[in-house]
Amino acid sequence: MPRVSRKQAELNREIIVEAATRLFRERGLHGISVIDVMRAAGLTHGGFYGHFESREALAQEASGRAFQQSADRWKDWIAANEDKNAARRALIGPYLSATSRDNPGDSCPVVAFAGDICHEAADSGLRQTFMEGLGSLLDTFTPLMDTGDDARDRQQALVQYSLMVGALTLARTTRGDALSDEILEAARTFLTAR
Amino acid sequence: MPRVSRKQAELNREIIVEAATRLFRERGLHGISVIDVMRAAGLTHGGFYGHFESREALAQEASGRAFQQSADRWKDWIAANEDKNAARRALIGPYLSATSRDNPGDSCPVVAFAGDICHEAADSGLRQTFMEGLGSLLDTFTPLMDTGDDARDRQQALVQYSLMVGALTLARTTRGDALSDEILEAARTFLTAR
DNA sequence: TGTACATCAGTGAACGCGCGTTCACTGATGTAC
DNA sequence: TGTACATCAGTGAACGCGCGTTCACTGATGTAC
Repeated sequence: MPRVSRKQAELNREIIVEAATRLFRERGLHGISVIDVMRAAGLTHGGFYGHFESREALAQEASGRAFQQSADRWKDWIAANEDKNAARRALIGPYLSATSRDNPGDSCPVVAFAGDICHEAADSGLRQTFMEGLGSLLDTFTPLMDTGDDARDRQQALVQYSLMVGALTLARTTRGDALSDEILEAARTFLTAR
Repeated sequence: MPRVSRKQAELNREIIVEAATRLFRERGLHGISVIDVMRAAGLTHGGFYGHFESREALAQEASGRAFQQSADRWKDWIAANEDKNAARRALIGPYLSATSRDNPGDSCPVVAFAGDICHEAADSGLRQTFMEGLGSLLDTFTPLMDTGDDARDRQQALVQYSLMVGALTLARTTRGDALSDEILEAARTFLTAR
């Protein structure tokens, strides 16, 4: 059914980006084809280049959106908790949950894309999008520390977030094994004990 | 020059595996082709299937070897330090160094492969190799903790190793930016302060 | 030890497949009057 | 508001390329005598 209305075309573009945002996180930046994305959006592949310059352009837009969604979600959690420490726990609990581990398509883009970004060129748009997104998440996370010293807050935030990323990553690689839950629990216990 | 001696053929196989062990860590489990590996070994691609069942079989052997090399190196470091804590520091220092970040081909296979392994099927040989290797590294690392309690040692080892993996991963994604060094230093400081 | 022949490690062309991308086409949408 | 025509969103076939894999071939190695 060719030639849909302009409003429908914009909606279709939106559906494509949303599908890509999920699929790229689930299967990696190279694990999904244009055909896969278009099929997931309920369309055929031919119309793709009417919406996007290239596959890479979609990957960049989709990963940028994933970061935006994560940052928004974090800010919501933080806003829902007046107390810094309560907010930090409210954020860490879901982050290091089995739900998060088992649903990468709806979870942290840093963990989802880190492995692929390591192989991207220094001037790659994907890499830049990633670094901006990571920076933004860290800037959101850091004020939740309460050492009373900005430099120490920053250092603590880097340590805690690195631990979160490492634990979620390792939990995903060992999914199905008892070790996976063990890792999540160890990290959660450590980070929420204080 | 066809038909080399059997000794040379075995040596060639060895060279291929060594090249693959480095290249797969540098560019990921899907980032390198059979032709790339053979070229790096100084051979042409046609002879590949005389040595290996498939590309996947090589990937499995090469990643298994990377884990073996890592475990051996850890054990050497540990053997060179009588004191548990000194050994732990001697291991963490190089692990979270700029050298380690900038040379993934000669560095931790867990960090190198984690992203790709997340997308492997549960019954994949690559995944099993990874999980065995990870388990082995953790079993080597855990005795370096000294809480005096086995369960606590285990939990602490999981936390520390997750942090190491997360920090090295994030440092690689931000390589070239000041944040990269900042992350490595924050994690190193935290882990070696005690 | 020397010779004649079989073996087989490595070569490079070729095959099949999937993927990113292009393009002629269709027919509903959008617009000019 | 209605009509005639231009536009253009989506379709599906097709192209080119890279990659995993196969295979006929070559000629040095290995072996039987």
